[in-house]
Amino acid sequence: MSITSAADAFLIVEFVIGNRLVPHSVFTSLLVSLPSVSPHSSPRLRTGLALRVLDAALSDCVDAPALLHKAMAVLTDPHLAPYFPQRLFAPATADNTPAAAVANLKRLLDVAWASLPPSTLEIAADRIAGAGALHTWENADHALRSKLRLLSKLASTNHPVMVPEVDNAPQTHGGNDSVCAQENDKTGLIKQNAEADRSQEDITRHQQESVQGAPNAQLKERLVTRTAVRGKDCDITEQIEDTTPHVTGQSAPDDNKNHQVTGSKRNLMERNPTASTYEWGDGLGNSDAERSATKRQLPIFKNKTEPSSTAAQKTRKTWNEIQEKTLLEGVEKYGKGNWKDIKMAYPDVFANRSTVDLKDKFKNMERHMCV
DNA sequence: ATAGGGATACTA
DNA sequence: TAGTATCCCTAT
Repeated sequence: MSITSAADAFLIVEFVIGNRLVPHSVFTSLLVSLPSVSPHSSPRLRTGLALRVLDAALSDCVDAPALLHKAMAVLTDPHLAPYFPQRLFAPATADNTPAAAVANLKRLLDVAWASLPPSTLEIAADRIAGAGALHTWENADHALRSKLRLLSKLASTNHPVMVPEVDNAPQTHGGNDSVCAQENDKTGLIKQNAEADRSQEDITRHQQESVQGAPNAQLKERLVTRTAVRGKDCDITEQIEDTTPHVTGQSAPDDNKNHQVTGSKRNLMERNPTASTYEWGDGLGNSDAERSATKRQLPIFKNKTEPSSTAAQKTRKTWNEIQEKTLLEGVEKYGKGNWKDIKMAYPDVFANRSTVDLKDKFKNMERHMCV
């Protein structure tokens, strides 16, 4: 498969950087095989990069004093220090030996990894097939629901769309089925984003569990390293190479055993016996007999003609200065017309803006620039 | 996915 | 009410 889009590269890198079991050397190989991704485009990228470098430093030596020395060098690196969570700079414990300090640092590093925000891909997946699926369905228009149905069918070819069992999950449409959705129904993407934010902890936990439960054999697959060297100033590849020249060619750090959680974890691709399947059907011809015990019907689609939803949709979202400057920066970097790349490069800034919004706004800004 | 143009919300 | 910003639809 050929990856040429900067937006795709961003999604891949932003996802993989949070997978602690992917060796740092493999990660850097992946970076050079993809279009460059700016580390400034995502807090997850920045923090993930810093944590990876520290992880590599802590797995590189044998004796505690040397280990501590290397770790401190990474923590005080001006390129990386701003991106480390504050908890990593916690004061030493009463037992001030290097071994204790290293152990304490590793513990704090574990917490920092666990606190890494979910990736854009994971948030999107959660909205489609995870805990946010019901909310997504409730707020989707007809076109989006058609796409979701298609996604559901594709996914169910081999792996049914799975969502966790929820006590108050709707069993039927009508009645109190969408109480939760109605309570949250201030409508719109902003609301969805807030929902995603609230579920970040759960997603992060899920991510860590899946990472730590993944089979090592798959993760040790080596990627083909490209020899080409990029020249971009703020390229994430360059930052990694600058800060960790010693990690090239390393295999997976053995100290991962320090971070293993107890108990067996299920692979993401395995079926969860406690999960049930929600079907995005049209509510026609789905008798109870046709549905298995583990399948549930999502709320039926209703044409949203209520004045409230229409009014919310018509509420204009004024562009702020940050968004405008970021848009100009994006056009300068990715070129006019590459709205998808620009949006994906600045997911935080343009979270509530569509690619069409970017296009329209730039068209409007161009008018001012011409005057 | 993107461009173009019309519709609509908002402001002075 | 005209001008502008933003939204939305349609064609490519």
